[in-house]
Amino acid sequence: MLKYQDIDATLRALAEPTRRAIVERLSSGPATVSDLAAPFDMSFAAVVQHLQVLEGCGLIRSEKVGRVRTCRLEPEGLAPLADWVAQRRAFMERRFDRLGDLLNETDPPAPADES
Amino acid sequence: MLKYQDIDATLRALAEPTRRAIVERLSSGPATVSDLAAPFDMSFAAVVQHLQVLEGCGLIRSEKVGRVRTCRLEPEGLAPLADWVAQRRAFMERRFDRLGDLLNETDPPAPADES
DNA sequence: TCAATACTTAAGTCACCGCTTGACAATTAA
DNA sequence: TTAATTGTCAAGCGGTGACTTAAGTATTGA
Repeated sequence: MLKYQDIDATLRALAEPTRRAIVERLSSGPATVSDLAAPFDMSFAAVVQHLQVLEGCGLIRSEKVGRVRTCRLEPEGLAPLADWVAQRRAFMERRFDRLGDLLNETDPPAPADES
Repeated sequence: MLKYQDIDATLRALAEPTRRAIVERLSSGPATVSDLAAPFDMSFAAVVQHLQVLEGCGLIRSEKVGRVRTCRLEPEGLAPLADWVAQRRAFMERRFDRLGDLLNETDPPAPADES
């Protein structure tokens, strides 16, 4: 029951159309393994393997009652990825701000873009 | 010069530590190919291939002057991914809201979680 | 002009990943 | 009890992708 959510595993998991489709399906509500497998033109076992990957990186969680396993999204599973993206954009913003400051200063002695 | 930014290519590109490190480096400013290659314990050609992937999915853009190619982040390259993540979270929020509505209604005739 | 720099391109190797099949286990319905 | 449903597990196959080496081009500095 690994709880570690590293962004590497999350991105590798989402970089796969089937798994992304599963996440999209689950974002509108829980579903059983059979439900999730139904739309796909691939073996049941293949879908189960995808679910294991998604659960392994903390994007979903599942619970078995009787012979039926129900999967649902882990609410905070996407947080690390969202944070990473936000941070990249923040860095870029800061850069633009500094560039703006430079351009707004006194007469331009050197219009240097950093090399 | 493909301009299409599909989320599939973006995620595949970012699901690779080296490429993600390059994006992180570039989010604090432009750099030449040599600059970008220097920190990595791998061949120059391998880094160039990574850059081609990043440029191919619209995450970076590059420009060659003389014999030097300078790379920089494409400001809107991460937007589709950010949107996708935001949308998944929005769907989940809506679900919780509806659930809350149900729970806040009159006496519970059926505490049905959707199956 | 010559050599060094900064890439570019192509071909080949290898590991991993997505998928299949097949056998099995556990629960439920008839 | 028997059969059907629902999922689990393991082994193996094939394609893709990350990397290497090697050869080539174009620009720059001495």
